[in-house]
Amino acid sequence: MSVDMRYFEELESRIPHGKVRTRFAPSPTGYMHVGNLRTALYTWLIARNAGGTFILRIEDTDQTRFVEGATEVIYRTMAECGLTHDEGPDVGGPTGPYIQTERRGLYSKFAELLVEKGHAYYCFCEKTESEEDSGEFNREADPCRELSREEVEAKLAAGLPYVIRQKIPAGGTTTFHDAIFGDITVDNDTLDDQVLLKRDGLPTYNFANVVDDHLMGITHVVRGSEYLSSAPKYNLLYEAFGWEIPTYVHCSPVMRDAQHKMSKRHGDPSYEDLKAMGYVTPAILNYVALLGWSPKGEKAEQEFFSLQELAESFDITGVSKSPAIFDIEKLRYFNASYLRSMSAEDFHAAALPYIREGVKSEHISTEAIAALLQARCEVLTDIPEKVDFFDALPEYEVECFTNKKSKTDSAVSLAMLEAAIPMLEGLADWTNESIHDSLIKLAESLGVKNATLMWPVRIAAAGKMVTPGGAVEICQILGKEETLRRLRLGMEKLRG
RNA sequence: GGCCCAUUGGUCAAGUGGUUAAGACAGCGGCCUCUCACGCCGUUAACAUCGGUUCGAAUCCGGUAUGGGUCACCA
Repeated sequence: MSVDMRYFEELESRIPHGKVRTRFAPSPTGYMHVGNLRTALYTWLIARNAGGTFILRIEDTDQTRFVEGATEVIYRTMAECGLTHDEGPDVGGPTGPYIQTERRGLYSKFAELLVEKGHAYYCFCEKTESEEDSGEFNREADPCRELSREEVEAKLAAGLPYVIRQKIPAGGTTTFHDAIFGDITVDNDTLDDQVLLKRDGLPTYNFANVVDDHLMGITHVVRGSEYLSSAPKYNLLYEAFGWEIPTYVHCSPVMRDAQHKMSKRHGDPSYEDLKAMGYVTPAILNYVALLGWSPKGEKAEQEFFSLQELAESFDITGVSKSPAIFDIEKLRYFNASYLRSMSAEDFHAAALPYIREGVKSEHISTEAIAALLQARCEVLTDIPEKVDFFDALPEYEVECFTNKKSKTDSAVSLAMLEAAIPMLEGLADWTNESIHDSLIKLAESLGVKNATLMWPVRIAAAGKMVTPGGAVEICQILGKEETLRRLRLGMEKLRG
C-alpha cells in the first residue's frame, strides 16, 4: 500500500504548461449526436482561438458499452468537420496514451495515493445494485470509512473485492467557478462518497477525468451541463491532490423540444444522419455553432461563419446558459445559403450523385441541370425528384395546360404548340439565347403575352406543373429532337 | 423529494438600470417573373409571474410557477 513518488513525478514532468489545452473526450458509443458535435466544436474553438492545443481522448472505461467501430466514427466526423487534433490516439503526443483503457494501471495508483493522503478509502461493501431512487437522499456514513489500516490490510490480503471511494469532508461548503454559469456553491453534505475505482479496477468517469485532465495539462474542461452537479466533487478531488483547478466550461444541452434533449433513442439525427439527409458540413457546423453561442461586438450581426472565422471570433462569454432547441428549418436555411454560395463547379460536384439518381441518360448535361438547381434546392436530397422528368416524360393530364395566370386552356395551348413546333424545327442554333429570342418573338407576333406561349411549351416538354427552370432552359437541356418529340406528343394529347 | 441550474416573439437570439426591446429562421403580404425558386421590399409576434430596491427596471434582490439536470461500481 505504499506509493512510489517517483512514478507520479515522472508523469508530472510530462505535463506541458503555459498554453491553453483543451480536450474532446467522447466515449465510443458509436454515434456523434448534435450536442456532442457542438461540444467538440466549442472545445476546438477555445483551443484554436487561443492558439492552444486540442486533444482527442477516448473514454472507454465502461466495458459494457463498447461499440465496434465507434472510434472510427469519431475520427471520421472530426476530420470531415476540420476539427483537427494535435494530440490523440492516432497521432500520439507527450501526455499519452490517449485511450483510457490503455492507461488503466495508472488510475489505481492515483486512487491509492489519495487513500494515503486520507482523502479516499477502501470500501468492501456489497455492490448496491439499484439503490432505488428512494425519494430521499441521505449520505449515511459508510462503515468502511472508519476501518482501521490493519482491518483494511487484512481484508485486502484475504482477497476481498473492493472499490475505492472519495472521502467527502463532513460539513462545510464547496464553491466552484464555471466560465458560463459563474460561481456555484453547495453544501458538502449533499455530496456522496463517490466511487473512484471500480471493482474491476477501472476508474469511474469522474475519477478518470480528473486524473487525465490533470496529467494532460488541460486548462479548460468543456463538457455538458449534466456534469454541473458533480463539479464540486471534482474540485474536492483536485484539492485533495493539490492540483490546479482548470477552467470549467459547462454547455447547456441541445434540445429536440422544450423538454427533451436530442438523442439517438428518439430518432434525432446525428451528424452522419444530417449528411445523409442532404446537409452540407459547413452549414451544419455554422448552424450548430450558433445554437448556444452568439458573437459579440462588431460581429453581433453576423451569422455566416466559416470554421476559420469562428476560430477567430469565438469567445466563451458568448455562450448561452439556457438550452437551445434544434430547429431543422433554420438549418435548411443555412444549408440552402451554403449551396447557393458555392461555385458552379463545386455545386455541380456536390449535386452530381443526386442528379444521377434522377437522370441516367448520358447525353444530358448535368452541368446545365446543376445550374438550374443551385438556387432551387435547400437540401441535396431534394434533387432526384426535381429532375427525373429530363430522363423520361411523365404521364400527365391535359388539365396541366390550363393555367389562369398565363391565360392558357386546351384550345390556346394547342394553338401555341402548333405555332411553336414549326418555328423550333427551323431553328438552326439550339442555345438558351436562340430558343429564348425566337419564342419571345413568336409570342409577340402572335399577340400573346410571353407566359401564354411559355406555359404550354414547358408543360409539354416537362410533363409536370412545377419544374426547375423555365421552358427555355428545359428545351435547351432536352435537345432539339427530344423537345420536338415531346411537344408533338403534347399537341396530340391536346387534340384528344 | 433534497441540491443545482434556467426562463426575451413559434425557434435561435441581441440586450448588462433610461432603447420606439436589435437581427435571423419560420409565418403573412407584395414586387420581380416563361412555372417553381432566387432576389428585393414590407409586416405579424416577446421580456413567465408576483413583490421589492430605484427618479427609472428585460436588466439588481426575494417569493411563486414552469422546465431541465443530478442524487450509479454509466459516461
